[in-house]
Amino acid sequence: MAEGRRRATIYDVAQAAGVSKSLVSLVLRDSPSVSAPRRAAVLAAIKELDYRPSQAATALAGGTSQTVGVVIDDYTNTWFVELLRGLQEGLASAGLRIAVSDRSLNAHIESDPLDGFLSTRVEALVLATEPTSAMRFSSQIPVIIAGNRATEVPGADITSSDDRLGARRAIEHLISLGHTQIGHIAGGGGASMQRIAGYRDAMKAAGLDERIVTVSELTTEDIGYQCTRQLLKRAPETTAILAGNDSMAMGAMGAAQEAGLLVPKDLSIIGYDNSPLSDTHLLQLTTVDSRNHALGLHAAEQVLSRLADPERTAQRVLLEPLLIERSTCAPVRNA
Amino acid sequence: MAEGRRRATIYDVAQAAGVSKSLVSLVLRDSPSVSAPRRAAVLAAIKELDYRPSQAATALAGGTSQTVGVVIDDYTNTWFVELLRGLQEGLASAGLRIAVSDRSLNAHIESDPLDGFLSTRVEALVLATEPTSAMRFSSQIPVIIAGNRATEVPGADITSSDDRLGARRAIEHLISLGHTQIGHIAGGGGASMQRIAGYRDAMKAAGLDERIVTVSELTTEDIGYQCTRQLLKRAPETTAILAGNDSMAMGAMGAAQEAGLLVPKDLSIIGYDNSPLSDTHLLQLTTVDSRNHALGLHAAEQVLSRLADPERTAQRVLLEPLLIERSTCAPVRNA
DNA sequence: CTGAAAGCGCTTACAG
DNA sequence: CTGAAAGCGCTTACAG
Repeated sequence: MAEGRRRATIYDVAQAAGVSKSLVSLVLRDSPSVSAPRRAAVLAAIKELDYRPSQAATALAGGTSQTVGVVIDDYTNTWFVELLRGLQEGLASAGLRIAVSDRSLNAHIESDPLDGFLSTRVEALVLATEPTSAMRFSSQIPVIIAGNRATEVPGADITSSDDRLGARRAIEHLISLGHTQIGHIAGGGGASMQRIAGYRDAMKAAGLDERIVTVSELTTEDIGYQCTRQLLKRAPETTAILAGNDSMAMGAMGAAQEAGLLVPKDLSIIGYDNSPLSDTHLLQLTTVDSRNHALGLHAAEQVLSRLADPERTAQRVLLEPLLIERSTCAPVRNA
Repeated sequence: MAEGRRRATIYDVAQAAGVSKSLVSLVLRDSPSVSAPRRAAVLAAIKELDYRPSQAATALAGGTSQTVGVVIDDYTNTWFVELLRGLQEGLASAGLRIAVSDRSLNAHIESDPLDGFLSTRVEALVLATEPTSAMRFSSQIPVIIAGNRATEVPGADITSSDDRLGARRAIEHLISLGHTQIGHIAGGGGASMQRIAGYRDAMKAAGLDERIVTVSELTTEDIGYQCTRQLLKRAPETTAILAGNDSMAMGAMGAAQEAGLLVPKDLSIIGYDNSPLSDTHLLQLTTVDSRNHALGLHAAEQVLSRLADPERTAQRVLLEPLLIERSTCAPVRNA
C-alpha cells in the first residue's frame, strides 16, 4: 500500500485545468453558466487526478448533507429491502442519498440510534421500525414513519399499508374457502396490532370464534413455530392460520410438518409481507403484499414535499394491500 | 415542524458552560487533562443544548472520517449479517464506525460503487462481495477482502473461510453415510469455485463420479431449484446433493418436494453458510458454518493493524469451517 | 467567466 | 487550563 501523495483537492483540479477554483465548483454543481470547452477541461483534470469532492467539506460549506437517514429493525428480516429501493428511486432525482442504520447492530454502542444521523445532519429521517423511548426526535428535522407503528411521533408524516384491511381480506379469503376454525398467530408492534384488528373484524362479521396466540413481541420463524404449536394444542380443530408475517408463517409450516399435518390439505396458512421467502418453491406461501416498494416511493415524496415546505401539516398515506394467492390455502375438508 | 433555531455549535456549548471553545473540544475528545468540575459543566451544557458535534466539521478538521466502508452484494442474502456484527465489534474499541453499501441498490445511480466511500474518505474498505472492474481502488486506502473472491485486488488483505475444506468435509460426511451418487449444484464467484474444488477433491479421493450443475452466476433459491431439477433429470440415481449455499439448498428441497422425493429419506441435502434460514424448523438443514462472525472480527483486526502500519505486507487469514449436522442427511437406502 | 474573501464547525498546536 | 490563530476543502456571494 504505497503511501500516496495526498488526495487531490479542488485547487489541484483548478490548476491542472488552468481555471479558477470557483469554476471547478460550478462544474461540480452542474451550473449551466460554464462554457463547453472549460467544462471539458475541468472534467478531464478531475479524471486525471482521480479527484473526488470531499463529502465532509461539501456538507460543511454547503450547509447540507444531502442524505436521508433510514432506521430499520434488523437486517435479518428482509421486508425493508423493497422499501429501501423505492425510497432510493424516489430520492435520487433530488440528489439525495440514503444512509441506513440497523437498530440491532447498533444496540450495543449507542443508546440513541439516531445520534449518528443527527451528527451527520441528515435532511430527514425515515423510520422503518418501531419508535422507542430512546429516540430523541429533534423538532428541526422531518420525520417520516414507514409502516404501522404503535408509538406516535408528533408532527411526523406517516406512510403505511392498510394492515387492518389486508388481514381482513386474508380472513375473508379463508372463509370463502369454507374455513370456520381460523386462528391467528401474532407478534408485537404497530403492524401486528392492525393485523390483529383486521382478523377480529372479519371473524366478528362472520360470527366466528376468535383464537389469537401471541408468545412474544418478536415475529421470527421460531416464534411462529411456538405460537402454532400452542394453537394446535389448544384448538386441534383449527383448519386455517393467518400468521403475523411470512417468517412466522414459515414457522407455522414447520410446526404443521412436525404435527403430521399437510399444508394445505389439513391446514391452510396465510403469511404477510410478500417477502422473498414467501415466493420460494418450497413454501409457495399465500400472503398479503403490503406493497413496500410503493411505500418507499410515497415516503420519498413525503420527504421531498416536507423539505420544500417545512410548514405543511403532517400527511398520512395509506396503501391498499393485495392478497397474493399461491399454494398454502385449500378449501376446508368437510365443509 | 417548528422552524427551529439553528443547531447548537461548539461556541454555544462553550458559552453556556462558561469555558473556552478549546476546552469543549478537549472534553469531546475525552482528554484526561480536563478537571472534573469543568468536564461536568461542559457535559451539562451539551445535554441542555442537545448538542451533537457535526460529523462533517469533525472529519474535515480532524482529517479523518473514522469510518470503514463495507460493500455487500445484496441485502436479500443475509449471510453478511454476522460478518457485519463481528466487524463492528472489532472496530468499536478503536472508535471506528461502519458504513455499508449494497451493490444491487446502488447499481442504478453510480457506476463505481466505491465512489461514495471515497468521497467520505473512509479509513478502509471491506469487500464482502466480488470485486468488479467498475471498482477503481485507490492505492491510498487499505482494502480487506472478506470471503473467497475470484478477482484479486493488489495489496489487499484477505480474510476468508476455507471453503474448499468445508465442501470436502461435507462430501466426506455424505460418503460416510454410504452415499456414492452425490451431485453438486453451484453458482459463480470465488466462494463457489472453492466449494466446487472441495467437492472434486473429496469425490476424486473416493473414486466417485462427479456431477456438477451450474445454470447461473447467481446463488438464489430459484437457481438452486433449477439446478436440482436438471440434476435429477440427468442423474435420477442421485441420493445426495451439496448445494453452493443455503438458499440454493432450499431450492433443492423445493425441487425434491415437487419430484416426490422425501428429504432425507430419498435425498440427502447439505447447504453452506449456516444462515438463519438453515436453522428454521421447516428446513433443519445440515450445512457448513463458515464462521462469519469470526471472519468479521479478523477483518476488523486487519483493518486496525493496517491502519497502524500501512507498510506491512498483505496478510491472509483462513478460517476452518464447521460441519453443522441437522436433519437433512441420512444413510443411503440400499448402501 | 475570474479572483479575492468570508465562512461552514470543528481540530490542532502554541504561547501564556 | 485559556485565547487567538491557522487550517481542513469546499460553497457562496460579489466586484470586476
